[in-house]
Amino acid sequence: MLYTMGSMDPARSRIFDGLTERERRQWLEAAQPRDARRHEVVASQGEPAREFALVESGLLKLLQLTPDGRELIVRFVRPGEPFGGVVVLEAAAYPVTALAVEPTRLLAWPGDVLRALLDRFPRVRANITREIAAHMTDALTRVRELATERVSQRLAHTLLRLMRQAGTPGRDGVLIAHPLTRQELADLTGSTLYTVSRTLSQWQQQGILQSRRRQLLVRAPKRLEALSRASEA
Amino acid sequence: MLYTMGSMDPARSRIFDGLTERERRQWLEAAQPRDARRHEVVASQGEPAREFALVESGLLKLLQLTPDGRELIVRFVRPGEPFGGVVVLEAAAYPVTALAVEPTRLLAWPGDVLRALLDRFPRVRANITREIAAHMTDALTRVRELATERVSQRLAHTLLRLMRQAGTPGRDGVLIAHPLTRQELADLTGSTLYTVSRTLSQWQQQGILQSRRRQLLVRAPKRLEALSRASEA
DNA sequence: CGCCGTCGTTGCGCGAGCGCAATGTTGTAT
DNA sequence: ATACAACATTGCGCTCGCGCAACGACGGCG
Repeated sequence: MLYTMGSMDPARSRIFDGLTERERRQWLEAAQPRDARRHEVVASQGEPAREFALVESGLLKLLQLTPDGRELIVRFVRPGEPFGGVVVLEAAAYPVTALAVEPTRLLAWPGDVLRALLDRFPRVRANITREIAAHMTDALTRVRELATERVSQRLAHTLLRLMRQAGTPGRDGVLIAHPLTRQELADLTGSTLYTVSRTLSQWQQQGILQSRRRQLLVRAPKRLEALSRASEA
Repeated sequence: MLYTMGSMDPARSRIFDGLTERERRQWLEAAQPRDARRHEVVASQGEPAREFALVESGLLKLLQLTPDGRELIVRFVRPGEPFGGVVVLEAAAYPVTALAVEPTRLLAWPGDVLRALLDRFPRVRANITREIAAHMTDALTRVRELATERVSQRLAHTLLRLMRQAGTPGRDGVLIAHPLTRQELADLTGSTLYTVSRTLSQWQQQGILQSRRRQLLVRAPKRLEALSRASEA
């Protein structure tokens, strides 16, 4: 089976909010297209950030890697979304490793090009700042969840987030059209594939959701929300 | 007993790196001094951010609060350090609650004043961005630690961070001159005061550190580092 | 000086969730 | 069509760390 996150006209990305069509074209012309194969590493945690990029089609996975090989998924980057914001402005190190989940087409701006463009288009700087603020809030929320919630609650929260970000509402529920293995859900919630599997099985029996291989259909979002609050399994 | 984090000439803050003395003075003159009492809430999670601030003296604690009353400490803000960076640029909501641990003197810039100043001093914008990048990296590191490490490892990491940030090296170890209760260490590591107390007792018996009430002396930083890597208690 | 509030320690029992192992299922390659 | 690889499920035992309870220690204040 073929999974695809589709593509998006990069000129429509939120980071270009407030720009005219001509201005958007200027940005796109300054960008270097880049294609990443499946499982290709696009950026490595700890390496100096040299470029800022936008996903045009495909899907990136941002990871925190542990010394002993475990990985934690920070977030996915979908078509139209930027990557490498803060970091390229300061030529600091990438805080994450970026991996292409499927064949992915990127638009990349080297650091100096980006800085020159941002001086001419302060609005884009503000848009990028907005993204960063959102990701910061998100990171802090996850820190809190990891520190204070049970696995089932964190899993519920994670599914709800995925629904919002990548959900397509259908007749009998919201479909999460996203190639997610149990292992990936575990890496998103800070758990193990066993516990995730058990929890999902339970929820399936209760009619809250239906899980095919690598696909999830949430039938009762409200019950999921309840589960994300209470600690009852 | 009186704890104090001392004070710092605000003009020496890292956010003014690259500015002349005159320029620094211009910033300070545009700021509104504000005094916060012990335990006073300086900013509330979820509220729209109206100002950017610098701690001149005292100490702030940034918290994520859970619906059921638990709290998680995001970080401390010491003299010379800024607070409210990302958020005020985008007039978004504070992602944390800020609480004065002790009587604290702040310098505050309202959002519009800040934006006007930043347009005249792009270097300060870059400096603030640098801070944000560091905090983002920090937040992601903590997410990873919470998801993959045992309590003892996280506690070791936390103590090492505190040593770097607020440690004063002495004859027989590094003193963490910071009013930290067991509960606060638990809120920093995502654990409980019981487990923290037990772990510290154990380390004290092993001669790794010495704990007085609300003060810690780390005698063997290297052994702490080893503990932060291995999962052995 | 003695009281009291805050903070710290430790014993004990219990439960969430980990992780191995064995087995089942589904899509893909030849 | 068949074989294989990747992914998913479930039983089972065990450990980490939680959380109550009881007690202890310290420091501030009248």
